[in-house]
Amino acid sequence: MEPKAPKITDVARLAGVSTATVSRALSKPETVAESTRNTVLAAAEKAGYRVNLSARNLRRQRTGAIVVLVPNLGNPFFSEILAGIETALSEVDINMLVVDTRQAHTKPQLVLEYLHATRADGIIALDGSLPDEILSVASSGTGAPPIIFACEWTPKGEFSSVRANNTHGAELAIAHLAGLGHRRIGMLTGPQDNVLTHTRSAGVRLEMARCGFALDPSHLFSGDFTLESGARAAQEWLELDQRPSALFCQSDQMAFGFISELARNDVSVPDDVSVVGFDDIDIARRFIPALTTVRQPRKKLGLCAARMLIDHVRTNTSPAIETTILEVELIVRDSTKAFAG
Amino acid sequence: MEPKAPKITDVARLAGVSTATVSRALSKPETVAESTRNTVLAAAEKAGYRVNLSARNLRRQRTGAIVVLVPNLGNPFFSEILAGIETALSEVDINMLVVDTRQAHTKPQLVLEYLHATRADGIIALDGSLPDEILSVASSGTGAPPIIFACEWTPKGEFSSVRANNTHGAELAIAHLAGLGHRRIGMLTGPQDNVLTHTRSAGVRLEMARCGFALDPSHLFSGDFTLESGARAAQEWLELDQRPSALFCQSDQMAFGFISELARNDVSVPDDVSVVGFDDIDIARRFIPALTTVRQPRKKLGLCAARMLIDHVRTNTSPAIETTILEVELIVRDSTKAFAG
DNA sequence: TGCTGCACTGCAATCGATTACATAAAGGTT
DNA sequence: AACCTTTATGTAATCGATTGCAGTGCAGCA
Repeated sequence: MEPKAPKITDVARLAGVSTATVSRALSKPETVAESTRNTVLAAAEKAGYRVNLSARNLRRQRTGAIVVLVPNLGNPFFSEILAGIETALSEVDINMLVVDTRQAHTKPQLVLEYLHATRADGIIALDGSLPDEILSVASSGTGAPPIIFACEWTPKGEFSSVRANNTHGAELAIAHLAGLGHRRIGMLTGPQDNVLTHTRSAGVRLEMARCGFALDPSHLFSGDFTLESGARAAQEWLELDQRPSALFCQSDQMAFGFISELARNDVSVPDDVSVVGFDDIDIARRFIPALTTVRQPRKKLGLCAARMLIDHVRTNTSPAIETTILEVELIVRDSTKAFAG
Repeated sequence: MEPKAPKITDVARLAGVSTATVSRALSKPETVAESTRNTVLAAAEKAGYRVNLSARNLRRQRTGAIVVLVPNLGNPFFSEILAGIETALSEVDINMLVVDTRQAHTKPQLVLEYLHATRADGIIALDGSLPDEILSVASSGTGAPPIIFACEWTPKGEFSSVRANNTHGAELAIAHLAGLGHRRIGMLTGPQDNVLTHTRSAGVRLEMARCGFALDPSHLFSGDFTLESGARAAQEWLELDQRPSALFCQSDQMAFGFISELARNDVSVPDDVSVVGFDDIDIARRFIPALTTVRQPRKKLGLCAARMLIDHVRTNTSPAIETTILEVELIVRDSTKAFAG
């Protein structure tokens, strides 16, 4: 026979006080006399008491959880961001609910469920391409919990966000290649409708213009941030008459796919073409060749987003829109080399 | 002024019925007359009603969430398993709480918080090395929710688990190398106290014995599944007088670290040494050389574990201990090659 | 007609903790 | 001594949904 979990009345009886005192001793210790507090704590300990969160949350009108909307949980890029979020949340005793939004585009109803104050106290979206119906609910401010975008964001509607300085990162990449003497520089982009694609492309154009280079349309490859799209770009690259001497890939994964497919065709990086990535995921420093790339502070992105959200939740302020931009850093490794042409 | 969320009494008033009927119409539709049901559903729709989960959970004495204990959220190996779990849970409307257990070893109290029925309806542990105090609470069956191990597991205490056939995987790897003519085969292990290390090592010994080979102690390298430990093993390997002609690495990450460090020292895989990994993470097929490895069905591991747990939660049976073992598959790529000695 | 059974629906208790308000005791002031 | 603060504790209402039990009405049957 399972002995049932002790509740606050059990502790109260054991300590010889009222439930109100027990509750206060546990959550606002300074409001109860020291001796009483000790008695209560001892009783709670003895009974093995744990507060029932459903009851507390019901009474306090909150859920004690925030949900994180992840575009694709299978993609390792997001795991470090999640780690950052989790770190921040565990400090303040808030749970992290993780939801994959892959189905959101076909079945928005599924995700809409979470956009409700009874479900979560706040939302962190790592997905900048949420369907409109979700965004409109989120921005309506009616009963929907505060939402913060991290890493990606959306131009539709006004939301707070934490981002890396994508434009500057792209500029650094191009400047690096230009500094190595490359003139014909190509680019492999992310999905067409993605904000990261746009801002990184903008950085590239800016820096190319500054250097006085033109971006040849035939040197522009279209990918989707995945390994395989990088490999496909390599196929296209191989068929070009006049190949660029360097390529900026908007994600490390694509850079790996690209380099790998070239290697299978006996084209060498960096001897035949220099490659710069974006993200600096773990494997970048151990790829062969080690990848020159733009480092995004992924963990910090998660941490910052979580901290901002916690502030909103705590103070219950209707979130003033704020945008935090974190700096990026060019990490030069072995996939780039002076143009020898 | 924020209009507050409609509650069940609002819907009841709107539909002209009692709250009991509303509740039933929504959660046990077959117990209310069709006409009433339609009225209620229409009213709920009109009011924009969503059930308050805290209230429901309090009354139903459950939490509607399961927690997943992840050894290290930053490690991409786990993301695919999480994706599998999430898929299974979203089908039955249970939330997934993700908790990183890195702190668990120094601060077990933090994780113990979750091992309580008011916190979660069940637990999936991806971490086989949880501290004893956590395990003893988990197995005591007193108020602790059911727990299932996925991928890793623990020999201490009796728990259900879903695993890959690690031993067989290791056997396949060795058999493959032996078939290529390799005789001096080395091994790079995971952490000494890890069950995966033990079972994979056991498989290696079995197959080596079957082939009549001996495992030279100097060909045994000790790692911890990370990239860098693979690189360290490469350093040791380079200093050997008599080097093995092939190496079985107990994780893909270590294989990458190993190969990468060798490459920096102008030692080629597979020309100078053949390497087999374990896991088949995404990048394996695009590493240079593409990695021969043992594929674990990671998504399926997550799915199976979640399904088992859901069963337990649903039926509320005290979980009969069951162990599910999923088959693995050897994926031959370019990092292994016939011995030319 | 009267009785039984079934299908619906409503009443009100209940889940467990929090907290506004009331009360009591102790200390301070004039 | 009378009165006011301050501090500590208790009483009881409250959060919102669920569900055991009881009641109502109607069909079927003798």
